[in-house]
Amino acid sequence: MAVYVQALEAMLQENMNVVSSEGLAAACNVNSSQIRKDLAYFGEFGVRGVGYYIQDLLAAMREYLGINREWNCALVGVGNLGRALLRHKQLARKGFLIVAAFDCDPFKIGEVVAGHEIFCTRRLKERKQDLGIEIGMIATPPERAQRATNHLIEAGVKGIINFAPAIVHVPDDTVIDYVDFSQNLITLAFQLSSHPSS
Amino acid sequence: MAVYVQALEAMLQENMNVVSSEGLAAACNVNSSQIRKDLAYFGEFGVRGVGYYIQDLLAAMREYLGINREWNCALVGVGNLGRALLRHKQLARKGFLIVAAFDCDPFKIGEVVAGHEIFCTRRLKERKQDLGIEIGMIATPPERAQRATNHLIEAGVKGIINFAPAIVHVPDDTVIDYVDFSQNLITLAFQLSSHPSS
DNA sequence: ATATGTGAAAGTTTTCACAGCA
DNA sequence: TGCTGTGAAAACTTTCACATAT
Repeated sequence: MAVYVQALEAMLQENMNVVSSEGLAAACNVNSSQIRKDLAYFGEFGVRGVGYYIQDLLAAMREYLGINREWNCALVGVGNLGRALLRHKQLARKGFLIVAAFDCDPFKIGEVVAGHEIFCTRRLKERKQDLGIEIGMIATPPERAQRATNHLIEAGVKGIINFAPAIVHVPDDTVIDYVDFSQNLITLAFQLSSHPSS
Repeated sequence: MAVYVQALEAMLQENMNVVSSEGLAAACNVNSSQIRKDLAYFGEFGVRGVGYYIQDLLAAMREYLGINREWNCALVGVGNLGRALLRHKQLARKGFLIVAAFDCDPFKIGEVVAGHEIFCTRRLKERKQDLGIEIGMIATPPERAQRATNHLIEAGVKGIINFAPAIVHVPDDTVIDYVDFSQNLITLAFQLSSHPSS
């Protein structure tokens, strides 16, 4: 679903107005009836004989997905990946603002990266209140991922995205999502090994 | 499937020897018969009444997934994310070695990052031969992702992992895989918006 | 004419339940 | 007794095909 938003944004940038399910399907490499099913799910948005008005469709999808507003995020773990996230303009442009950075390394605490002072992870709770943090991003080494998660949970953060290659456990009322490069590379390696030609 | 490898590696680190489908299921947050089905797929590896021997299982899975060897990778796009990837030790530890870095910005060409000289993207083809590159990693801005892809394809790279938030098109004999942070954040935002409690 | 919305068919994945082996 | 391997059932997803609207 989020893929559609991406494709539609690209189309809008190229001054397109209307798109057919077939057109969007080609851009996303999926089947056209898939698209129609998905889009029909939140109201009859298409115009028969014409297609979908990109502007309206995007607005409806953004609302549906909960990205018609900004989300305040806290970064835990300011290594190379954490720094890359802090400097990543794409995230801010999409409404995901990193408003605080934390690390447990005493040498890093107090350092300023991309305009953000790094705080001790213990101060998460106090700063969560002040800054209205809703999402936590974990970019620690894998062995510290669970501890970072616990700090976030204790602070009352209900949504966590984990960039560390480790499975972490959270209570039922907390949402956890994973981004794991090595995982994706393994998938790729598998595909390359198994189907060498064709 | 790659998740199991991760969980099993963590267990091995904690000096475990044997694991039951139930135990692995708990660690991965999945159903136990799922695990049995998946593991049974490549031979009868479990011992009834006992469980699975982690060492043997890992070896079998690594072979099956094609990660019982090293893969040479080329990075295209040396921005913040690219730098983070170059310095990411986890990837090398898992056998994914970045052996060359490319960028089309004349100011970056010749610079050395984490022991790697940055080359002009045009020289991809020539260096692919020398270094035995099998996987391309795209970490350019989204609008340059397709061009980077084309360079890789022209050089004969058959496996690509795209970190840029853009859909790219490749011929049928080339495998493409996506890693998109904003996509994951959107998913998270959606889950947080729709199920605020429970 | 053209392209959506949708029921019904086909395909895939997940879960259950239990026979069979250590 | 304890845990795997697996057929059969249930749940879910994808695709097709066509009636329906502009």
